[in-house]
Amino acid sequence: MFSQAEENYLKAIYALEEKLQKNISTNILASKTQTKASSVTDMLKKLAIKQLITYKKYQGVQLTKTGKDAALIVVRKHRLWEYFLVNKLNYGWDEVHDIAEQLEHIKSETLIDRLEKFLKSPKFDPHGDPIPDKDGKIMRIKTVNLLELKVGQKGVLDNLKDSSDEFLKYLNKKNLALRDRIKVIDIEPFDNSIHIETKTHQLVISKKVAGNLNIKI
Amino acid sequence: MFSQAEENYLKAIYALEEKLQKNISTNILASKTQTKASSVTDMLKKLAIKQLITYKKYQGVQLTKTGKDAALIVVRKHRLWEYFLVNKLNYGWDEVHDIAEQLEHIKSETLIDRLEKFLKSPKFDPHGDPIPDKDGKIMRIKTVNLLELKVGQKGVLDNLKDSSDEFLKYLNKKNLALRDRIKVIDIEPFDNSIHIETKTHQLVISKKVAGNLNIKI
DNA sequence: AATATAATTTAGACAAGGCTAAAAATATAA
DNA sequence: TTATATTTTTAGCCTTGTCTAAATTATATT
Repeated sequence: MFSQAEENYLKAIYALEEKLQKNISTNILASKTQTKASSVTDMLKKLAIKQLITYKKYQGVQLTKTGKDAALIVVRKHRLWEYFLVNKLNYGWDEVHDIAEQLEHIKSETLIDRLEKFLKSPKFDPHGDPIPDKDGKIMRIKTVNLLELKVGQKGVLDNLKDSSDEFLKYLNKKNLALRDRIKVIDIEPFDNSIHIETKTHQLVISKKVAGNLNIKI
Repeated sequence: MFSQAEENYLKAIYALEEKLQKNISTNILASKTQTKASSVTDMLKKLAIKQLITYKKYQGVQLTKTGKDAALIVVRKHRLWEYFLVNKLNYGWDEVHDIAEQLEHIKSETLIDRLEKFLKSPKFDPHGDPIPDKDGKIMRIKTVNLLELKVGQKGVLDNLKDSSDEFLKYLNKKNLALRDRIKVIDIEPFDNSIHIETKTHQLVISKKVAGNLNIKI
């Protein structure tokens, strides 16, 4: 079907569209895919020929329906494999990204649906991100950013805006995990740092950290 | 470490060495890897530079210790993934080869050992072939070819010489599986076909088929 | 509006891994 | 032991996906 490189570009474009809600520029895509802008341009031409994206020179790029479907399949595979790695092989949530990055490209008509069944059709991956179903449908949960909470408000840590290994390791160190119940104790107006409380402890997090935490109220 | 292509060549050379017990020729390797002889020659040069094989022009090729170790890791990964696919995802033994062929190239320091642990350290894959341990050690079981049995002798179907999908499908159709207890009822001198009996039924198999069945007495 | 800066694309190159066709080496046979 | 056939290697080319450097287009600034 598609090459690994193609799948990686599709996935990257999809992720950026979700985040930025606009046409994706060559440069941003280059930094996301760890390549150079010129390489991106080359690939965009190929993807455009295959009707996976809409691409007009200098205008940035957008997934077509076909392209989005293809991207969602890759996302589905990635997240199901992450779930497998964490819940069956006992990896930490900060260790699975690179391996899932490889596993997501395994080609098979049937593998991923069998894997899903084996895992009992989980709806969310270890970072709280929704796992698209067979048809690319995603279960969206309404959450608010921790920054939006007022003093005294409570909620449950549902998912992360940034799931980089570094950030995950930070959360590990601070003993914060998905599903933790969080209460805002105080907000420091000077630097917007937030004093929070969980079942087990209290801590102060920076504005930057809080901005990465999405809360289900 | 090694590229997929390199790993595939190493595995192919290993398999052929096991089977033929001599230097492996360019042509044989080409047919095993589904490439052309000229491509094989190119790759052999690269593998020789990396000290994975001993290669003298026109003389065929042999794995070095390092090369054999590398090949055994690939075999280990292939067989553990096959075991996973059959025993966890409920694939048939005739459906897993192509997928395992991809999974065996996933790169990770820790993945395969965790997978092994998860699977409870199986010693044999779904085709009865031994799974090398972490250090490349293989458990060898003494078996004899079904052709060597005399009328009246009994044994257990332990492994297959040819594990191609076609042959596996044949065995499925004839209701023959690993661990089946087999008794030789009669041998037809005219064409060397063999009349056998299992727990559940009797059947006649050709010389060619019998030659692919290894029996533990 | 003209110009400086930033973003993007083009042109040309490279590495990996494959191919075909031709040349060279080895093996087989008369 | 030549002659023929087979096997292997070499030479040169192709595709994919990447890169650098240069050229082009868009954007920002004065």
